[in-house]
Amino acid sequence: MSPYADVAFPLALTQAYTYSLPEEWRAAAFPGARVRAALGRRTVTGFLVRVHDDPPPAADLKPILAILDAEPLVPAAILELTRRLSRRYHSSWGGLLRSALPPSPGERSSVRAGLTPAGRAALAGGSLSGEEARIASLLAERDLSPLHFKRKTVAKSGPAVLARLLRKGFVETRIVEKTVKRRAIPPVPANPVQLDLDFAADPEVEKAVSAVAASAGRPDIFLFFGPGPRRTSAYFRCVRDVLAIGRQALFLYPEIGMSPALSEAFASGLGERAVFLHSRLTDREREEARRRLDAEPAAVVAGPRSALFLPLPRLGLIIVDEESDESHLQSDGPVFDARAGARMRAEEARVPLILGSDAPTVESYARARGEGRLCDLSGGTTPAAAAILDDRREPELLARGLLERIGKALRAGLKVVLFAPRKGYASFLFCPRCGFIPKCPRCESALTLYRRSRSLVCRNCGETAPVPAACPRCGGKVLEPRGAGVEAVEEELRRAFPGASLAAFDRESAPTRESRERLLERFASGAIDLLAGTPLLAHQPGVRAGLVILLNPEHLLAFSDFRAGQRMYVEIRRMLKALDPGEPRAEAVLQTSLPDHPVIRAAARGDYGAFFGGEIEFRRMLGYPPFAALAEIALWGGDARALEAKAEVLAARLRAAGAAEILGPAAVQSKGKKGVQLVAKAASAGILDEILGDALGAVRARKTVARYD
DNA sequence: AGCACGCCGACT
DNA sequence: GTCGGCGTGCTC
Repeated sequence: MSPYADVAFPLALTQAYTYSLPEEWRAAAFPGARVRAALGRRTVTGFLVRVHDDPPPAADLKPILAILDAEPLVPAAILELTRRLSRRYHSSWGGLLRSALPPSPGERSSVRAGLTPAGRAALAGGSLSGEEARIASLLAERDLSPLHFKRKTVAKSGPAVLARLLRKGFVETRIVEKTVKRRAIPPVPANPVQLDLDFAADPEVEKAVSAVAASAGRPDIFLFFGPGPRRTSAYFRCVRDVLAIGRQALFLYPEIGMSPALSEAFASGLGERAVFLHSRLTDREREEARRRLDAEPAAVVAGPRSALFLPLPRLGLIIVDEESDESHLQSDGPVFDARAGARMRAEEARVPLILGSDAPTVESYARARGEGRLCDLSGGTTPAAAAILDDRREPELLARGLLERIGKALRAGLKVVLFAPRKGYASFLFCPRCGFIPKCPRCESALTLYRRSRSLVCRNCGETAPVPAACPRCGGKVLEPRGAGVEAVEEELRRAFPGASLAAFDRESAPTRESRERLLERFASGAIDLLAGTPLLAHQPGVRAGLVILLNPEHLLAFSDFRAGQRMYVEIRRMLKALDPGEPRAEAVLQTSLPDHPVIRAAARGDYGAFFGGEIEFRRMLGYPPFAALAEIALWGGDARALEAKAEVLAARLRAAGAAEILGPAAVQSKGKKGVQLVAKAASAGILDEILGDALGAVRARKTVARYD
């Protein structure tokens, strides 16, 4: 019995495939093991996800060739979680399963081509032909991956010539074990935190903690709404309660920097029972963390979104902090959203889920309030506020009032942070004579001017072009820069404050994590007193200044998206976190040409209630989440015509399957690739799941799915 | 992701 | 005339 096995491969395949299970493997077959099986012409390692005797989908099945594990690598709960996630996002089930495992040494190796001694001699002796010699001299410097020659870096014939050199014995392939360079974790600043004492008697925190405790064994979703320190205190107490009854807690935080105060609190309050995962751990440390989890009957494990897949057999509580942070969504590799995953895991394990934020998503806030699980932890604290400065009558990039405040702050010895809305010098060039705007030849979007590197760069595909000396269309002498970026801001500041020590913070001036950290250290130490950055700066933890300036955040509204208002609210509140809480003279200024916009006004005051009131009304009127479940489906690949046709087919299928409403198709771009996007709405997430399941299989194209409900 | 099958330009 | 480029489609 049980003669069939379903296998999910870590490839761009959404479904699992059915194989026959030969007699000799039946005893050893169980879900969660890795297996070898033929797929097309090759043999691939996949995950056995189900053993059954249902009627097979095809007459002649291929057999399972081998079972690689003697015990399940992936527990049943994680199989189910990854299955549901892959279904929701139409991403690879096997791909999600692979991301549930620690990276194995085998997957860290890569193939390189290198010159043999004979090859070296041939190169030196000049007996190689032109192309052969070119490739051989490249390899003489260092080993290169065969893929390197497939790309356009060398001539088109690269792979063929490489194959010839290989046959002649001048080149050999070598397996290289990848060693990933890791740096030491920056030490946590030793501020003694006394969380437990600070808020011990606080009735709000008390109420939240006991509400969660009362939900033990039920997958209730709470929203802890309030400032970081109070949330931290409440989390800590909830976690301690869960550990006290011998169960585990899972704490998910956004990719960039968990607050030092929180890790300190967990570490000092729980010692060995607090396990931290983050991107800088070595494989060895990762293994060590897993061993500790196996050994500790009750522990809290804190990590970014991939920690969602850790096996935690005694799970008692899940927390997702900064729940409106989009880095909970994984977009490279198999797509999944850790917030949706946390909801599924909480349901599956029947444990409460706490979402936390001081600027939560409209959906979460509405749901928590509707279910009576909104825990308001604001505790009479006043949020940081920014003064609004109208720039509609200002001729210059930086309003005069702004320059005055910066000057005053610098004279008073305060540090200043300025958030510019975009990268580069100008978002496009403009010919005042004929209206010409230089566009990217590949994707038609306007090219950004970078003055420092004196080039035009496409924001979509990275294509570069030289800056034209005159208008290529009408010969006009000047092309005007429009849409000021951080380089222009930096230039203005340098002119206005020649004595100040000033730095720009963007991907160009600080390309690596190391250089970014160095720059921030110099700012923190006072070596730099004026820092101008792109939104990238708002995503660095621990930036503190006495004067914080938000320059024209309204550009975030340019995206036609039902979440544009929410994104702007979250982004403004995030930038205002740079206000130094220990500086009594600290202030913030928001320069905008939309001084009366309700979201800008609410965000500047930190008045979430006002923001939510307006936003929920807009969502209700137009039938957006939380009043409907919504999917954005993008199709990729092929020419515009074919894509358009496929989108029409998909739209028809979605309609036939019962979608309440379909918007689009609309053209979309990502990383220089063109695609089309459809938006489908349905009454609930469950109904939308069914509709997508019916409709998506019918369309042959690369798809990406985003979901909101 | 591979790997195959399918149609248009430079070569033994 | 073919060799071979990569565009699209399939893998139980």
